[in-house]
Amino acid sequence: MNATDYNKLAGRIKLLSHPARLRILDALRREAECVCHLEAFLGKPQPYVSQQLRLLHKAGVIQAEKDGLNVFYRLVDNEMIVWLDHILGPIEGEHPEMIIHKQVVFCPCPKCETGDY
Amino acid sequence: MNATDYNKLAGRIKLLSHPARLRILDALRREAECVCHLEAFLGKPQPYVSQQLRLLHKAGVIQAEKDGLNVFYRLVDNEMIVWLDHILGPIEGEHPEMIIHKQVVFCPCPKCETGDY
DNA sequence: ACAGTATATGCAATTTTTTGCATATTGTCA
DNA sequence: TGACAATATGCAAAAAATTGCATATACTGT
Repeated sequence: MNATDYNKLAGRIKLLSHPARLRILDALRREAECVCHLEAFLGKPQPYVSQQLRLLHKAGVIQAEKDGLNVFYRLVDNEMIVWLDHILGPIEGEHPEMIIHKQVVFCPCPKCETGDY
Repeated sequence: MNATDYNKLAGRIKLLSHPARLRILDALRREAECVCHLEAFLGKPQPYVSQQLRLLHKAGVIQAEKDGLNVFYRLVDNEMIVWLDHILGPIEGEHPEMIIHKQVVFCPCPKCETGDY
């Protein structure tokens, strides 16, 4: 590993080093989520959430899929998925924050409409 | 995991998200190093190196051991060691930068004097 | 005690991140 | 088409991290 490699690695690690982004990634490694859900359980304004998503998207870590008015983001970076497994522990069952969310939020995104939440 | 947990975790990850600190930790996970060696292969001024070390020390990730004029730093955070294993890959053989360093630096720290380097 | 060496500390300047918010864009439905 | 809803974008203010450097401290050998 030369100096450039360390720079690149550190840059990727920086994506994880922010509470909001870490929470987003923790949610996304379970399944794709739309902005409205992330907004709901982060408790942050929508432009704020979209900006963190933009960061992750520009780095190629997540991918956007449009479905009508909603945009679903999916975690597509395998290395990052492995890192998250080791840092946050493996995924077990449903995301706790999503369970809370289930009781509180009911938006007209496809997931909510089909009764997934 | 609640919001506070994510904050703490992100804070710890932030320690890794800087090229100089990442390089320092990569070196320290092999064996304890004194500041003069870290300074040599980072190619950064000594106060700069000491400051990054202070950050890591305050977070409890590394420990200082004095030996005469020198201070040897040791990586003592097990979780961090595991993270580094997954992010940087497992340790194999000698640190490449230390081999270069072997040819270039010969300081009067105990390691150099005993011919370890 | 003095000179020299390794490391630490403190602080200001700079740069980067984070945050907040107004507004733009895009798609839906009536 | 017009009103509305979900998301994106741009930009400035605030906060935090990084960097550089002068100087302090601690230890050694003479």
